[in-house]
Amino acid sequence: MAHHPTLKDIAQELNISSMTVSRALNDSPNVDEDTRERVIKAAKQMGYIPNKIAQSLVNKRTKTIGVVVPEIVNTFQPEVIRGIEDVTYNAGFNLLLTQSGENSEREEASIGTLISQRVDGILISTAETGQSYGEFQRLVELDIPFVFYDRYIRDIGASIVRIDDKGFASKMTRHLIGHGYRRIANIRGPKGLSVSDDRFTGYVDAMEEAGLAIHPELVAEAGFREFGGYNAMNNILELPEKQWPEAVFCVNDPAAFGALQSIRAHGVKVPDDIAIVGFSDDMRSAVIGPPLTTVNPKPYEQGKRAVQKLIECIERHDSRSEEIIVEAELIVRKSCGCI
Amino acid sequence: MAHHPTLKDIAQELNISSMTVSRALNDSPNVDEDTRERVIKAAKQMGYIPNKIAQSLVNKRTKTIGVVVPEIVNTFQPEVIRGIEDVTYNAGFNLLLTQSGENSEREEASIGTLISQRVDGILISTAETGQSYGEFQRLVELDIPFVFYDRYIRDIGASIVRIDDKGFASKMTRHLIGHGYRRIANIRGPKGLSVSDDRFTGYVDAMEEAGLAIHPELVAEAGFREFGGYNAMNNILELPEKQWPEAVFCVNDPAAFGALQSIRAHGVKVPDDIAIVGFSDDMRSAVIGPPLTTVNPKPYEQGKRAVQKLIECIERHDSRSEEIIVEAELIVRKSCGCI
DNA sequence: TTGTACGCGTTATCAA
DNA sequence: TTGATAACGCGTACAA
Repeated sequence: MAHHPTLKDIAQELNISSMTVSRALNDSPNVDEDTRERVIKAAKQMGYIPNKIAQSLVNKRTKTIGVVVPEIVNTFQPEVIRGIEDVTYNAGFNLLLTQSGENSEREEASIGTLISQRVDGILISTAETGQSYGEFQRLVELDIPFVFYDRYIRDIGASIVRIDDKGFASKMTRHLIGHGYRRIANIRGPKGLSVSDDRFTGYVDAMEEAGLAIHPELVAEAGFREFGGYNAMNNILELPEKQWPEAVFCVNDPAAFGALQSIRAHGVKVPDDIAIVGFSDDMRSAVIGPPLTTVNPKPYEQGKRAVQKLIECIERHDSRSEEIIVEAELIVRKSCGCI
Repeated sequence: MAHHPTLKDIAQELNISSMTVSRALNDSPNVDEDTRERVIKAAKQMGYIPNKIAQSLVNKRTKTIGVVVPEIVNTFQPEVIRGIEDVTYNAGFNLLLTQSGENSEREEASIGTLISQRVDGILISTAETGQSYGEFQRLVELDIPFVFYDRYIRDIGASIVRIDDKGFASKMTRHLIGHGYRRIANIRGPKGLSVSDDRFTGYVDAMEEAGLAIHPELVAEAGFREFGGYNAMNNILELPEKQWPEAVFCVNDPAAFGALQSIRAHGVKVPDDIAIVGFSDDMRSAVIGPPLTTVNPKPYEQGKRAVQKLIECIERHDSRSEEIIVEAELIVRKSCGCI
């Protein structure tokens, strides 16, 4: 780093004190207009750039928000980040980005780093494996505001921004039931993870409400990726054909793509023989053949709302926790055979 | 923010000086083993978390890298960021993320912010509009290392990580020519932007090399988005049918999707009547109908290489600039009618 | 209106 | 091996 001129440098140049320079540059009231002009001119001419690090140290706030993202893949997380960045930019906050890699150890490390960097607050969507309650407790004890988005842990005192996963999973299931499907399989996400459990519960609720049986052999646990859906569907299709489902509800779109691939490999037609629906509205879903019926979880909106809530907590030093439900949207396409 | 214990707090607790605490915690050689243990124990018990802000102030390095991304959309940029983050995580650097929103004013603001935050270096892919040479000159003058990836400005002394856009555009064009296409249209990107100009030049070179005419009415300028490609293609299809191209080479995949939509709207068959190819290997390209022939620009790899080069500059204080060409890959799918 | 003294939390340097 | 002092760049509090 080259030598950045400091307040002191400007002060010496003008034979005044650095405090006057500081005041002049910060629009403080009690500064002679003449002095202010001279200072501003000198600052510009010398290429003065305020040192935010020094400011942070003395102000005890960094104007920086830390984000812990499971992984920057697919459609969801990038859109969330975009939403977050748009808000932080306008609010004058900076964004420190970390990935947990769906791994609770790295998640812990990320949180540690962010604390060390003294971020003013943290946005987090939990990692897939092993919930590390400990780190979150630590944030609470340290009184560092944080907000969950999408994937959360409840009853920890932090605000949560999410969609109504359970409700929309029910809605989707009812949509299938309403069109005459009875044997509905569920390729669910990993157990113990909020979104995943919620979506499963929503499916179960709707099935029971309709008086339909949930066949254990038609419920398979997969991850959030293509291969998980592929394997799960393969297992289902190894059942005797008469036990095959009429429709499959997948935890998210990538899993649905995998399932689709498996179904095709078995020479079965979608949606004629088996209907399939996803959840997450991946970029590919609208253009894949057949276009996938899904739920759009409004990632940009979630990011926006989460960071707005966080900034509110930071500015007002108000840690009142809240659960914000972003309105999702059921998107009916051809894969469910209903249009 | 709650009260974080400081070195001083630990020192007082143990009746020693804060320097000894600092040394003990930083594995300095000259510390009594007994003392070290007591310090470490106390630090742990008191929940000491080093203040990176204070460290940065005195060390004059933040261990932070700033990134200026045009916009976090589509497939490319998120993958780049993922590559960057994987490397910075392992190298112990932090990531300060900003978006320019394809807008040179916001790009300037981003760079200003990053300088103010005293990042150790910057990664940047230039915004679409109005090249702001000034800000980059400023970085050079301030001796702040920075590396361009994907979109760059040449001869400014910064390293560049990119693919061989021109070469691969030529390769793609030759691929089309090799399969008998003669009237090849080009839906090009905005003028004055490196990747866009390079890809156009590659197309021109290949056409001339093959002795084929470039018909001005078949060269249209579009942006990088769907609607640009859509409009450009609409214009082309308003020509008398005998002037229609046999194949269309688009600056990137989203533009190709737009073009595809326009072609379909005109009831024309792809690739039978008109072949179409893109560039960027968007997530959707493999699953769209027909699957799009394209070039994979290896975004993850570009991010990785760019940040590795940057960290090298930072650590060795070696500002030798370099041009790193990441090997791209031509991906032939059905939209070009060659398979 | 301007200046002085001091502190933010840490490390470098030199002395003990 | 340990400690005292100063410094990083800035802002708060008070004095002039």
